[in-house]
Amino acid sequence: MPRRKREGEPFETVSRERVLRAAVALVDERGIEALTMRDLAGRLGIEAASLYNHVSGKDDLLLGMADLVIAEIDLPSEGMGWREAMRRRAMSARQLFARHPWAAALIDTRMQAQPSGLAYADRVLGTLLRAGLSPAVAGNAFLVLDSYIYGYERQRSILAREDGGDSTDTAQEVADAIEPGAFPALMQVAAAYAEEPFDEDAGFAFGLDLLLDGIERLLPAGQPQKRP
Amino acid sequence: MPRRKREGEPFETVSRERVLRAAVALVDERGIEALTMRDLAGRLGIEAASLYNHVSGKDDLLLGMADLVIAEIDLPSEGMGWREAMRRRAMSARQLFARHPWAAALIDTRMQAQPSGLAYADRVLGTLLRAGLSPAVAGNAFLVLDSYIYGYERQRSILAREDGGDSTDTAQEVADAIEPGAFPALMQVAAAYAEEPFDEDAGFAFGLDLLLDGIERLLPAGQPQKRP
DNA sequence: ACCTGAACACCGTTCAAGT
DNA sequence: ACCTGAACACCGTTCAAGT
Repeated sequence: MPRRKREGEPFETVSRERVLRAAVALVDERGIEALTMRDLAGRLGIEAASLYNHVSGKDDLLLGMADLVIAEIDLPSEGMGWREAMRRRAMSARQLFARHPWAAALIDTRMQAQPSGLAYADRVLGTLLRAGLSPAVAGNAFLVLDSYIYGYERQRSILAREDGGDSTDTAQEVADAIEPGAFPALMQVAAAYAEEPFDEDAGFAFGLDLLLDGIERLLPAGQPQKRP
Repeated sequence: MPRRKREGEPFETVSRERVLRAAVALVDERGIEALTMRDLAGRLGIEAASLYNHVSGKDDLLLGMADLVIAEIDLPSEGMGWREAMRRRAMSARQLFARHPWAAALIDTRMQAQPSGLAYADRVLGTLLRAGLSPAVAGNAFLVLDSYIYGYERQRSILAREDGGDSTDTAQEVADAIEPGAFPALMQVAAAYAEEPFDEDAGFAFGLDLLLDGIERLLPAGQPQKRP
């Protein structure tokens, strides 16, 4: 039987790239737990078994998806100052997480030796080396920055809501759920955020700038970088 | 048929607590992907279906496991200075990850309104409030610190090895795998770490102290805290 | 080279039936 | 109240057979 063609879609031959893109679209729409080989195959108009012509298994699929979205993060260009470059890629990563809420969890367990991930690491490290850091210190700075960038997203997403409510609603729910007097400090903080919403961007920038300040102090003297 | 009693084990009635402890032991030994309801039940001498008398499902099981290991993290005591308290809990968390390598991934997706998680948040926030931070700032500091602590573990574990090799082996493998000239900065950093191993503890402390320094600067004047 | 159909060895979960 | 046995609706993956 010939492949079923889905209406409106121009015919395209199935390829690894197209499998990965379909998987990303599926997970964007229905969440990571809805990703099954059968459903993914259905989207491509083939059977589940046929996917194994393009990916070696589900693990390879997830690896490929992680690498595909890493390519969406803006990489530092050569002309940019290192601090501006690091800030930009952090913001670009956060925009990526807004488009693909599942990406942070996938990337930081599966950033392995895939093409885009290697390019990402090379460009970030290159920027830090050119700024004057030693290779070992550049590696440490990279690890520390990415720990914070991906870690913040994961912590933030615990507090985020699936419904349309904002952070004041979450805070109010927490405050309501605590029996009076049990967790006074938590209650006090929840009450504060129920009144004035938590600014996620400012909260992120606070920690990021602290780390960037510290990295800047490691630079050899005579290479001052102005802060924005 | 009566419950089969495993040899050497004293008879204990199955309870939620015992289910959770058995799950932690199973995952410690065989990894998170080896956790199935059937195998877990087998360890307890019961059938898989019986687990549903103690947990509402696999999701509840994972939630309970996360909460159980959170309880292992040392909490700040009242007498301690805030900075020492934050440093201690960070180190305690890292020791937890050494005992339970799967814990970081579980905790930072599942720290929800469970008893130990609430107590953890309350004690950390209480310490920061007593140090003089406003509730909103204390919440932000908590989020930033935990982003880094859990994020670092996840990044670190990507680079870690399952076999007995150390970080110089990983670095050498990366260096060998890159085709010459393709990723010069990455190659340079890998070469540096192949020669001198990456110090994970010092690398962690670097970022942590930067964040603590920044939080300290937010404190009202006249409450100086000495650095260790 | 790529796809299908059917199967295999698993999963989590439900539920009537037992004690 | 807690457990069993059996079933259900799924999974990822394999493989001979087709084109």
